[in-house]
Amino acid sequence: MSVPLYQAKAEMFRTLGHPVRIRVLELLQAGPRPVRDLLADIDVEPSSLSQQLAVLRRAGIVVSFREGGLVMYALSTPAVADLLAAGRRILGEVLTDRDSLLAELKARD
Amino acid sequence: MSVPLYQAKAEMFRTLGHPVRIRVLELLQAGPRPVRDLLADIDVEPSSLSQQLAVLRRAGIVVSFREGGLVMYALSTPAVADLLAAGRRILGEVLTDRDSLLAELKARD
DNA sequence: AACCGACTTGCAGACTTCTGCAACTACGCA
DNA sequence: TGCGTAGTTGCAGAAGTCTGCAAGTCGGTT
Repeated sequence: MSVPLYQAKAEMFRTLGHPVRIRVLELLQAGPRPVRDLLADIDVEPSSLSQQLAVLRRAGIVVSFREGGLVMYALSTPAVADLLAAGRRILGEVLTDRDSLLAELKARD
Repeated sequence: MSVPLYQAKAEMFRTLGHPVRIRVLELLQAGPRPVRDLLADIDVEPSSLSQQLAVLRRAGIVVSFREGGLVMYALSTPAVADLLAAGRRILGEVLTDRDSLLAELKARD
């Protein structure tokens, strides 16, 4: 393989590593949405959203198509939702661990 | 929440977005390992590995402890393995889609 | 054909991340 | 106490990422 697998994996995770891109994916979990709707929900410059959508598109995580006068975006595979769910779970565990550590430290006075 | 949830998620994914960090996590899926072993498997400067381990540690994704004369690292939660598995699956689907697209393009001559 | 709304692209400046060298700390042992 | 192995930390230069303004493209409409 020209690009080692672990590098491809790293690139995929890095692709998800941006607040706007995460929000887009979360919104798209409910189904395809036009850019204008994403724009209404995300509070970011149109050009900036477009850049981030392009990053997701290049990575193959979302696909876009035209419908009526609008450009629609959709998750390229439902597996993306699983990834987000797994991320959510880890975040929950890590934050819980931190909180209990914090509580422990406080309890020690 | 002081830090919006989607930002915390983005940070977590970004933390995984580095080849060395991915390799470390994959090695740790098999159980705790001393730094020296990671170093033997990963081909990176010790200082650089240490930096990347620190990133993972700060994010709460791995934990470290001393055992004998060695510093050991371990996944902080087995859920990390699930996340890697989900990533692997998406990568598989995305690459397959690309390959079939590529094949299609070639078939068209 | 001219226009408009809906996006996308091209940048440049600001900012962040990565790498490797050098210096440093922490243990265990003679 | 003095050494050596095992890791970590401090940087600085190189490389990559992000943001928003300005300009451009693409389809519909009139």
